[in-house]
Amino acid sequence: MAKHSHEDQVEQIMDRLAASGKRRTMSRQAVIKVIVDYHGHVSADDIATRVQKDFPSLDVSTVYRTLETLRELGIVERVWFADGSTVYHLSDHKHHHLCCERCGAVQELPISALKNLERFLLDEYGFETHQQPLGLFGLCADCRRSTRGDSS
Amino acid sequence: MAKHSHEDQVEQIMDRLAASGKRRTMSRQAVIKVIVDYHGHVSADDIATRVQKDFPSLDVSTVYRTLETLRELGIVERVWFADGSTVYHLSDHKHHHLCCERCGAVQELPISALKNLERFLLDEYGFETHQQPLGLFGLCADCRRSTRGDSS
DNA sequence: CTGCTTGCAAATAGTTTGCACGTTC
DNA sequence: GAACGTGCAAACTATTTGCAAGCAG
Repeated sequence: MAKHSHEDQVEQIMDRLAASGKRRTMSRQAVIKVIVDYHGHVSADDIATRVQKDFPSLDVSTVYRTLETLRELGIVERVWFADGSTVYHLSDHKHHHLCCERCGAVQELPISALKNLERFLLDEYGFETHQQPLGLFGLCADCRRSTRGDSS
Repeated sequence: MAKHSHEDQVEQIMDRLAASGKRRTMSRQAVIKVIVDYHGHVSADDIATRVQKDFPSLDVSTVYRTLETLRELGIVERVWFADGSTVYHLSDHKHHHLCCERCGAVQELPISALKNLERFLLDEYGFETHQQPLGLFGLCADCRRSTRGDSS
């Protein structure tokens, strides 16, 4: 599978919108571009702020409506982190998040990384998780290192 | 460690409040009782609704202020589920939640159940999770059974 | 009596919606 | 031109805060 440029990816999503009978509008394109550029975990407000640099008149409500449309089409997903914040990301770029409480860095964790947990819950509890992306909080490698007095 | 009745537990928490220089009030006692009774995962609004059956004049703001006080003292914790809802529960009754998307049942999962995941993240990613309670969504054993056409 | 607590109302933040106007098909 | 999309203002939900009155210590 070839890696597409961000522009291609935006185009592709616009095509999917069109294919679903939705219209190609600048607002939507701008919102999609931000989501694609950010490569995951953007808040609605992040998007609005970012888009408004190019289109100052674009309203947050349009951002929310666009996100809702994209969500209906299964293109983006909404995720709630354990700290209460809400972020959006492309569905095909599904992953968990390791959020560092100290430096704020957000590291991605492939969904597959929690396969063992999934199996464990099924075996032990009969519970079948629908792996929605999680936001786990803690200390990243860097901060952990500097916490316990740096090494080599 | 003996298991205390709910009344005892409420009393004990009131004592901790008093010990911290906070005052013993009916409002607080009522809020605490609901949290203790629900045995975990109550929303602020649940608490308000419940408490108002006995004390109709008790305002939500008091519930929030009480929760904030209890949080400062480390008695309760606030948790955000992956579906965006916020719940509170006693700190000493820390656990993860397995929330069934179909029947709404919430099953508790001991924190220790995710020890393997914790170790995995540390080994593979150098990430040290601060195990805050998670709300995982999926299908509980019962609903899974009835979904795939019941067995023995 | 002193000051922590509370009720009430109003402020906030995040998200959704109604409506008239603008734009895409 | 018709229907969908957008800006703007206003509604909503969840939570927080200011203030005067209430109550615990």
